[in-house]
Amino acid sequence: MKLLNRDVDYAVRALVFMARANKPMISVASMKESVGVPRPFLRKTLQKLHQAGLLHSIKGKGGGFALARRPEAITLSHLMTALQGPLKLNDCVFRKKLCANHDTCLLRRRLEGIEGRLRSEIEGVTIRDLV
Amino acid sequence: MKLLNRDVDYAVRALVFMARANKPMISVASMKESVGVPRPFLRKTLQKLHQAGLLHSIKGKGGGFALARRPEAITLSHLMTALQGPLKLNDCVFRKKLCANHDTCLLRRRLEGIEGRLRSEIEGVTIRDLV
DNA sequence: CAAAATGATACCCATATGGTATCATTGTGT
DNA sequence: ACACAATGATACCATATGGGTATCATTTTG
Ligand code: FES
Ligand code: FES
Repeated sequence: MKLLNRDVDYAVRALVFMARANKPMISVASMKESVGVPRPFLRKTLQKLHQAGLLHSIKGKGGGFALARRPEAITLSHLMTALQGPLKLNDCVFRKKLCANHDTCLLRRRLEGIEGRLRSEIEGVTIRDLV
Repeated sequence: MKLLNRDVDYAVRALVFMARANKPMISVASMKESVGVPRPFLRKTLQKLHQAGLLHSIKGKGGGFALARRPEAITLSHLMTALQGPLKLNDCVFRKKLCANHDTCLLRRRLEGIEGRLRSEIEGVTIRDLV
């Protein structure tokens, strides 16, 4: 079981790099060595983060990406939501056909509790913490 | 992201059923309706739990499976370990090539903390709780 | 010996994941 | 005006994983 997929892992490294760099704008080309990710893949990843509002982007020569918020305002949860969808520990809610006892299911309740606490944990990890 | 795969989900239902039934031995055939799982699949799942020492099995006519421990001594963690491998939130440790800064990686440390707490949560959920 | 059950494998299909390639668009500098 | 350097948007591909089926061997009961 993986909490973070590769996209998120790479994104963390890239954003930490950006937070450290302290330059207004960083191109993918200039981070790829430090981050150690294939360039086109990293680009696609950062584009998603741009769509999610976590990054600014500027096209054209001299362009690149920049953090859209301060590092302490970008959490692991943000990245995960943007890159791998919302946190859902149990998918039983998705298959109601299989699950007649959805309302009374004790397992579901336990998992919801666990999920809530996990969520607050990942909301507590910021890019700032990782710099 | 899924905490539980289908195997574990099904296994929980089956074991809860067995704990409720309070009979010494239950065949797959006699649980499949209540559990709502394709028979051959459920069989394979329970075989794995047998290999993991969580169930007893008796072959031959009149045979079947039985809980090898009291319901309060079977945790969600046991099932997950047996059916989907040990809990590992981050797979970065597996790819050391990509990860030069393994020792100092702050993300890894944060995830280890989260993973430990998550582990104790799933160790706290027993079949007894779900009956 | 037949029937009913598990043990052990091998296989299969659909989907998800990780990654690449391509072309369009936008901005900079000469 | 033009070349170039960057992102935007898609389409594509290869492999791994997950979920499930099929088959045959083995054991036990009656
Ligand atoms: S079995 Fe579906 S919610 Fe529990
Ligand atoms: S980047 Fe590999 S352990 Fe953190």
